[in-house]
Amino acid sequence: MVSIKDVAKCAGVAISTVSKVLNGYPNVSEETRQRVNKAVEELNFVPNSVAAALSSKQAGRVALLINSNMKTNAIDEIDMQYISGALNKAMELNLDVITLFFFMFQNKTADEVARYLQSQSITGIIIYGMSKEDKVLHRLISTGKFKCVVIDAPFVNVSTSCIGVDHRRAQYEVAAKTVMENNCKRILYIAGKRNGYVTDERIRGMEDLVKEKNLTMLVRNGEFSELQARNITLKYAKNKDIVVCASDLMAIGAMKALIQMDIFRPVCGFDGIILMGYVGKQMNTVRQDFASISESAMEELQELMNGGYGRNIVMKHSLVRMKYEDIIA
Amino acid sequence: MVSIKDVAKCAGVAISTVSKVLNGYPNVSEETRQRVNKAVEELNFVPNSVAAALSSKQAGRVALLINSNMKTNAIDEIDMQYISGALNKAMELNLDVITLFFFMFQNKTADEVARYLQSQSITGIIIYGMSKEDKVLHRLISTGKFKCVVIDAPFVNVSTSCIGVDHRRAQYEVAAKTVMENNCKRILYIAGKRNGYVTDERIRGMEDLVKEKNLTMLVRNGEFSELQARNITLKYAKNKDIVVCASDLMAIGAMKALIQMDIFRPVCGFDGIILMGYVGKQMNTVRQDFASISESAMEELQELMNGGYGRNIVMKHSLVRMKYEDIIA
DNA sequence: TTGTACGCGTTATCAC
DNA sequence: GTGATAACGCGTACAA
Repeated sequence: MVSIKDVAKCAGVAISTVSKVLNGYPNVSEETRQRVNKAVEELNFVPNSVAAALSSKQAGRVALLINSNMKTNAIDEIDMQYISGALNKAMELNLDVITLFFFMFQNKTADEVARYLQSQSITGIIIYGMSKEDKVLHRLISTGKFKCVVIDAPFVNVSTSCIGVDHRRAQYEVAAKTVMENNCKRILYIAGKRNGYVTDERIRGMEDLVKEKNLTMLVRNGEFSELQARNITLKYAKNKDIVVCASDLMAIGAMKALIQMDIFRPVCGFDGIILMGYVGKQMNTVRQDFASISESAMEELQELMNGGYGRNIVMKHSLVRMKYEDIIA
Repeated sequence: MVSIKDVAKCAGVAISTVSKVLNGYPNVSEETRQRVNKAVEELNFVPNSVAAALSSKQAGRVALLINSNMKTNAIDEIDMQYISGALNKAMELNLDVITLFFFMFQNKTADEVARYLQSQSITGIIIYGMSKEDKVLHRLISTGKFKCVVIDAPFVNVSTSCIGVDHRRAQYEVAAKTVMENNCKRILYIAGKRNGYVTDERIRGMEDLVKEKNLTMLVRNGEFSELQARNITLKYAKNKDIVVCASDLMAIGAMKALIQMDIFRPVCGFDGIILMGYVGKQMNTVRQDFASISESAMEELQELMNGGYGRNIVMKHSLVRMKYEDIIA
C-alpha cells in the first residue's frame, strides 16, 4: 500500500508537508503544492481514512441508524432510498459511513450504544424512523457526544438538527384535494403510530382541514399497519365519505377492505411509494423524495461536524397519483 | 474514551497482556485473565476497531458491494434482506462493515476501486448481483488483493467463494410443478439478463424439464424487466400454454399482460418477494431466503479471512405460493 | 507468564 | 514555508 510516506519521498518533502497539502492547509508554497500533487497523481495515492480517523478526532465518520421493522417491503423501499441517498452524498463529501439497524441494539442501553459508536470512532449520526418511545435514542442524542441529524422528529439543540417535509401541511393538502374532488363531509382518518411525532403533526393538518371546511372526522390509530388499517376500515368506513390514511401501506389496506365491503370511498395515502402502483387502483398521495432528504441530512451533518449549530430543515413535498403505467416504465 | 491502557492500569498488568486476553491468546494465567476481564467489565471497555484495523492488517473490515439498479422496489426488498442479514451476522462476528453500491463506482477502473477499498482497510468483500459484463469486478476479484464471496455467480479460487441456491434445480422444480398442475405442453420462458450467470443456469433447468417431459419451449430474454416481460407476453403468449418467468417481477408483468389480453395462462415466478402478495393473483414461485444467504456469505468470508480456501456453497430453496393474506399478517 | 517497545498511516504542534 | 516528532489505540515480536 502506497502511503503518505512514499508520497513525501517521491516529492522530496516532509510527511507533514504532504499532509498539509492534502488537507488544504495554508502556509504551503505554490511550488511545493504542485510537486506534492504531482507525486500523488503518479503514485495513485489514496489517503487511508482509517488512519486519519484514528489520528484526528474530527475525521468524519458517520453512522446511519435505521429503524426498519423489516416486515413490509414498503418500508424497504423507503429505507433503501434513505441509505443510497446518504451513501451517495457521503462519498461525495468524503465521509466514511457505517450502516446500522435498530434491531442490532435491542435491549442495549444508551451508554452501550454510545460506547459501540465511539469504538468505531463515530462522531456523527443520522437517525431514521425514531419514535417517541425510543428512549435509548433520546438519551443517546442528549449525551451530546455525537452530532446528530434526526429525520422526521422535532429534535434541535446545539449539536442536533432535524429534517423532513412539513407533514402537517402535506397531510392537509392531500386530504383537502381528495375531499374537494369527491365532495366529502365525513372523514375517517387512519393515523399512524400513537404518540408518533409525525402522527401528531399529520393529525393537526387534518384538524386544520376539518375546521376550515367544517367537516366531521373520526380518528383511529392504524399504527402504520396494513392489517389494522384494513380492520379499521371494515369497522368504520360505511357511514363515512372518505378514508384518509397516514401512509400508503395503510391506504392499500383500507382500499382492499373497501373492495371486500363492496362499497366505494375515495382513499388517499402518504409517502408516494412505488408499491402503490401495483395495487390496481390509483389514489392521491404525498410524495416525499427520501433520497434527497437523506442527502440533505448528510450535508447538514457535515455542517454540524464542522462546528455549525443545530437547526430545523423543511424539505419539499408534492401531491401525486401513482399508477402502474408510471411504475413499470 | 476508555482505552486498553486504562484497562491495563486498572487490572495492574501490561497493555499487551490485556490485548492477549481480549484476543483469546494462550499463555495467560487464569488469574490475570480474570483480573483483566473484571477490569473490562468495570470500565465498560470496548476496543476501538479503527485502531485495531490500523494496527493489524487482518482485522476484519468488510465491504458489501451491491448492484442495485434502484428502479423497482422488488429489488429494494431483496437488497434490504441482503444488507440486514450481512450486518446482523457481522455484528455477531465482530466484523466492521461498510456498504457500497455499484453506481458509486461508475466509470472507475478496477485499480481505482481497489485503492479505495484499501484506503478503507478493507480486506474482504461480498458481491451482490454481479453480471458477466461487470469487468471491473472481475478484475477486482482476480487481483487477489481481497477475500471475496460472490452471490449467485460461479467464482471460486483460493481466495474467492461463491454462494447461492441451485438455480437450475429450483427453476426446474417450480416450472415442473406448474406444468403438471395445469397439464401444459408449450412453454413460453421469459429468461433474465442475456449472458447472466443465473440466467444460464435457470435456462438449463428449463431444458432439463423440456427434455424430460417432452415439451416445447420458446425462450426470450426479459432482462429482469417487468415491462419487457409484459411485451414478450403480449407478443408470444397466445399460442403457449404457460408462461414461466425467471423473476417474480417479470411474472407480475406477464400476468398483467395476460389480464389485458383477457386470456388465462398459468404463470410462475422466481424469488419469493413480498410484492407478489399485492398483485391480486397467486402463483408458484421459488422462495430464496436472502437474509440467510447473506448471513452465510458473511460467515464464509470470515472463514476466508482466517485462511480458509474458496469453495462453492449451495443454499436451500423452497416452492411457495404467495397470497395477500400471508403478507399482510 | 508478563512486560517493553515498535509499527500501522495519519494529523497536529512546534521548532526551525 | 518547511520539517521533525509526538500522539491516536491497538497488535505483536521479543526480551525479561
